[in-house]
Amino acid sequence: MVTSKDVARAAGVSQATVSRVLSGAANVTEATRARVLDAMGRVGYVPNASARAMKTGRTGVVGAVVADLTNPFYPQLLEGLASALDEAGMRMSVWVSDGAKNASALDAIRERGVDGVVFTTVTEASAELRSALASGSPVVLVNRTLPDVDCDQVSSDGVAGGRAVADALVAHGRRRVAFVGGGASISTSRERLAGLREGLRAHGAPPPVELQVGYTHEGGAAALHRLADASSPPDAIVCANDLIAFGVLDGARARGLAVPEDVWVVGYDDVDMASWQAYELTTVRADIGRLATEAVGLLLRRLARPTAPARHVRLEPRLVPRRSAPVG
Amino acid sequence: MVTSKDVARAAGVSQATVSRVLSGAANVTEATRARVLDAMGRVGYVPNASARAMKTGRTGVVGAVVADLTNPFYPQLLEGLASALDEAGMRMSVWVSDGAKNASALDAIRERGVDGVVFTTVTEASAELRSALASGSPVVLVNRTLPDVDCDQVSSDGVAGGRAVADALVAHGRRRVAFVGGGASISTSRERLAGLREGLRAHGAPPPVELQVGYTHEGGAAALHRLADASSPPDAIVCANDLIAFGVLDGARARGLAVPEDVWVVGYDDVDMASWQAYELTTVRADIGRLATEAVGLLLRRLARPTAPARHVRLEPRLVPRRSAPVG
DNA sequence: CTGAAAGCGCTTACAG
DNA sequence: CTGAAAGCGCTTACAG
Repeated sequence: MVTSKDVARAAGVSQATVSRVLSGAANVTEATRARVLDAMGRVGYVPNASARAMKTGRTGVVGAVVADLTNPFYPQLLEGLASALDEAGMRMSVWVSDGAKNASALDAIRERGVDGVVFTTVTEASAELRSALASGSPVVLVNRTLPDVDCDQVSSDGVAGGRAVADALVAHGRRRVAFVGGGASISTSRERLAGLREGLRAHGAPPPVELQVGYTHEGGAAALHRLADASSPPDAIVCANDLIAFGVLDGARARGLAVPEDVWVVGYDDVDMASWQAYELTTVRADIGRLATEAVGLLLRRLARPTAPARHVRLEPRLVPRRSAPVG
Repeated sequence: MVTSKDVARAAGVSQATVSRVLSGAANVTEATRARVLDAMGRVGYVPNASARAMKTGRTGVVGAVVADLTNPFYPQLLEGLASALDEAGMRMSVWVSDGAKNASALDAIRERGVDGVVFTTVTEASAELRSALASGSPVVLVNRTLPDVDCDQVSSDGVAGGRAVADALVAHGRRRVAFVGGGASISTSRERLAGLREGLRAHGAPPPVELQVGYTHEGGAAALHRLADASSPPDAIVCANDLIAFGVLDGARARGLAVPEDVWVVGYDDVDMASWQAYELTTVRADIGRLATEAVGLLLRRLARPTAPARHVRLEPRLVPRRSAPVG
């Protein structure tokens, strides 16, 4: 293996000088720098990341914890995080936290294998989150939030989003609204329902029927059937996210219900698939790209100032009308 | 920061002994081991991954290069890789290789930040692949393959898959077949077309009309329109993967063409979405889970025996009949 | 079975 | 501006 010592020998300087060139220190003559860079090329030198990490205490790696890659929201968010981190010169380690077996994530956090962690799907204080907070490494929560946890957070303003949906539905004469949630304890689902409820009440419409099914396609399909079987079926079904809405639409399709003729359907997130012909889903845009860049921004800020007070960034959502609920 | 030295002091042993307990060396008394473990707990010790990596030359991290998280195939594959790697006690670094800016991937490979790399989407010798091969670190190609590159590879047998599709179509009286590919130079697309062509010829059916559109939903939709506009439209459209097939189905929907009444559609991969009511896609199962476990298996094998001859594992595909092409 | 010591490849005060 | 030297926290021969 070629080390900085070899470069030093080839360039006729000390190893310390090579190191200075490497880390871009200011105090090196242009001539020396050129000699060193030339030598590096000649001997085929590549710095050793582990050695640097050991000295500096920084690995240049950020962990991203993601729960459910089956929900297209998360791949899109990951893509955004990857590109924002890459731009910042950092690497991304991805941990798929499918319930229990995420030993490697815990280890990486504890062993200082990462400079910080982005959680894309905290439900409550998970083992990984507790570990990350305990280790003192910077933590950012994206999308889902945890009010009680003192760390940086970014999310789409679900209350505003829910209210916007209520406004649009009532304005188009829809008053028998059902809400299909991802889980009563999950921040995104909770907020979106709160906004919806608030908006309906403000317009004098009855409160929404509430169903909690989990953030899955099957959950949405099952919900559709239960709602359609009710004595007084809803005329609009508002879903906590797009994935559930796809399930609702597929449930309607299976049952021969027409959308939007028989019932309107609204999602949340605006993933790419929402615009596909099979769904043409009216939804609330969470702006996944900005969610990602804000998250990375918060992380970099904290890396620079570890003790700054935690910030909670809320992105303004925007209703995107499509065929499934023609509110345009 | 608590180091092994602190543990040594607390346990009344040498630092070397602490290190032995840590790495699970055999030659430590049960009593000593217990004392050390106890001390570790008391002082709150966590080993430093960077220091260990520097000494051992192993980071315990595997890089996964993925091109297009928009194609649901890749998140599913990543999930499989993540769980297989986790089981092996390794971490996964994900690099989204969207064309140019993947500086961090290149650096990580060169700087020995990873013990090996899994490429899920090589088209040809990409910069990352060249870098990985040059650095001498283990490389595994999953899904797409590169016959000219001397490294371990795993893929679904596209020729067999294409042939199975041809057999099924001809058996059900479909002979005017079109193929919508992801790119003439891409191994998966090429193989699947070759198998299809071979199968059709074997049955005395005319060769397939060929269209190359790229592995995208829009590509599939555009292809449908072009094919439907032809003077003699096909009675079956075979797609190089499911994502293209979804586009074809959505194109048909937009145009008011009925599937399977007007035209049959077949995909490849069998991603989760293929079974959704909106598509009910007849497809060829690539067995994404096994692709992932085989890839990790090959990587571990190579880590253990770096000079073993390269292997190419081919998984037998299986036709999964659904509504879009009722060949069951 | 255990300890003292060298060394992995860097970074960074400290002198000059 | 440059060099000699210490040290980051481990692992691993080498003795005993």
